[in-house]
Amino acid sequence: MKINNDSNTEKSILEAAERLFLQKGFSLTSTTAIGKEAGCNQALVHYYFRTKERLFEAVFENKFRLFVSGLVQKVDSGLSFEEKLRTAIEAHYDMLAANPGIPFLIFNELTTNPRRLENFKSRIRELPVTVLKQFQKELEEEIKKGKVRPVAPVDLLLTIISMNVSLFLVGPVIKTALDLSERDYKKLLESRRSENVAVILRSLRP
Amino acid sequence: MKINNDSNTEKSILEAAERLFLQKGFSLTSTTAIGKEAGCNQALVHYYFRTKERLFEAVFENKFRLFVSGLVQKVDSGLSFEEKLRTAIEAHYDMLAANPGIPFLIFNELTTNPRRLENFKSRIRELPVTVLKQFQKELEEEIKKGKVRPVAPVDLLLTIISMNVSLFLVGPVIKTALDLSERDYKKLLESRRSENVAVILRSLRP
DNA sequence: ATTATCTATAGATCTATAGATAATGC
DNA sequence: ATTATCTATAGATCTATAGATAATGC
Repeated sequence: MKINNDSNTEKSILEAAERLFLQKGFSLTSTTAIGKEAGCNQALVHYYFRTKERLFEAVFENKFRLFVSGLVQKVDSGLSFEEKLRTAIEAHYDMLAANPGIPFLIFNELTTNPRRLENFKSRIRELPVTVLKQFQKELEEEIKKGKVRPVAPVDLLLTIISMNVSLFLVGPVIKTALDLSERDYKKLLESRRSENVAVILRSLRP
Repeated sequence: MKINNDSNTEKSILEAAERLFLQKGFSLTSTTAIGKEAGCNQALVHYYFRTKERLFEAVFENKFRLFVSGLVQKVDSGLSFEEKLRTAIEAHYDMLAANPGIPFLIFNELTTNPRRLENFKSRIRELPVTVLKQFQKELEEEIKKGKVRPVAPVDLLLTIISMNVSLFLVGPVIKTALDLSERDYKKLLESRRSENVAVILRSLRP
C-alpha cells in the first residue's frame, strides 16, 4: 500500500487521540474510539503507538509542556512591576483559552494516576522556582517600598493558577448549566480575562 | 443468615464506594474493588444497589448537597458586609477542607458525563441566585456607597468558587510534588484559608 | 418463608497481537 | 522486501444476574 502520501495516518491518530483524551481523559477513551475518530481501525492505533499508554504519554507530555510554557513566558523588562505581572497573567490566560481542555487533562490525570504524578514530580517542583525567578526580586522590592503587601511568592503563584486554571475547569459546567450560547460563553471568558487580572492585582495591594 | 446485626453490610458498601469514587471517580472504580474494600464479594454490591450507576448516584447526590450547603449557609445578620462575606467564604472553605475530595468528584463527573451534567443543570443554575440572594442587596448598597468597586454578583461568586475549589483540586498535586508531610500540607491549607479571604476581600476594593 | 451471602458465569467491553493482504520501492 | 492496512481473536477485565446455601423469624 503505502498510500501514506499526504494523508498521514499516524498524525490523524495522534490528533484524534488528543481530542478524545482532552474530552474524556485516559480511562474513558478507548483505542477503538480513537481508531474510529481517526478514520481507521483500532489495530492501526497500536501499530503506530504500540500501547494506549504510550499514545497518551505523547499527548500528555505535549500538553504539559504547553501548560508550563504559558506560565514561564518572558515578559518585556521595560515594563513596571504591575504591567509585567498583568502581561504574564494574560499570557497564561491566553494559552488556556487557546487550549481549554488542558487543565482538565492534567489535573484529572495527575490526581487519578499516582504513577504519572510521581513521574512529573520534579517538573512540577521546578515550576514555582522558574516562574517566580523573574518576579521574586521585584516582588520583594515592591514589598519593601510598601507598594505591595507582604506576600509569599508561592501564594501569589497559587492565586494566579487558581484564578486562571479553575475558570477553565468550571467553565464548561457553567456554560451548560446556564445554557450559554457559544457567543455568550466567549463573552463570559473574555470578561473574566480582565476580571482575573483585576482580582490578582488588587490582591497585592497593601 | 441475617447476621446483619450491627455490622451493616449495606452501609460498609456505601462507605467503601464513597472512598473509592472520591479517589478515582466513577469509571476507574469497579464494583469488584468496592466489594473488596467493603469486605464482601462483588455480587453483594449489586444485591444492595442493583447497578453501579445507582450506587454512584447515591454518593454523588450526597456530595453535591454538601457542596451546595457549604455555599448557601446563612450568616449572622448582625455583622458588617465584610464580616458576612468573610464568614461565608470561611464556611465554604471549611466544608471543602472537611471533604477535600468533593471538588474532584463533582467536576470530574460533570465534565466527563454529559448526561449527569444535564440532570444537575437546574440545580446548578439555582446556585448563583440562592447564594447571592443574601448578599446582592448589600453588595449593591456597598457599591453605591463607594466602599466596593462595581462588580457583578456572578463575578464575585466565580472568584470565591475559583479560589476555594481550585485549592482542593490542585492541592493533592502540590502536596506530592513538593513532598509535603501531612503536617506541612495541613499548614499550607490553613495558610491559604486566610489568604483566600484576603484575596477575595481585596478584590472588592474600589 | 425471607433475607443475606456466596460461587459461577454470561455477555459486553477493551487492549494488544497474530496473521493475511495489498501496494509500493528496490 | 518493506510498509501499511485489515480481519480475527486471545486474554483480561468488568457489570450484572442466576442459582445455590445458610441463617433467622414465623
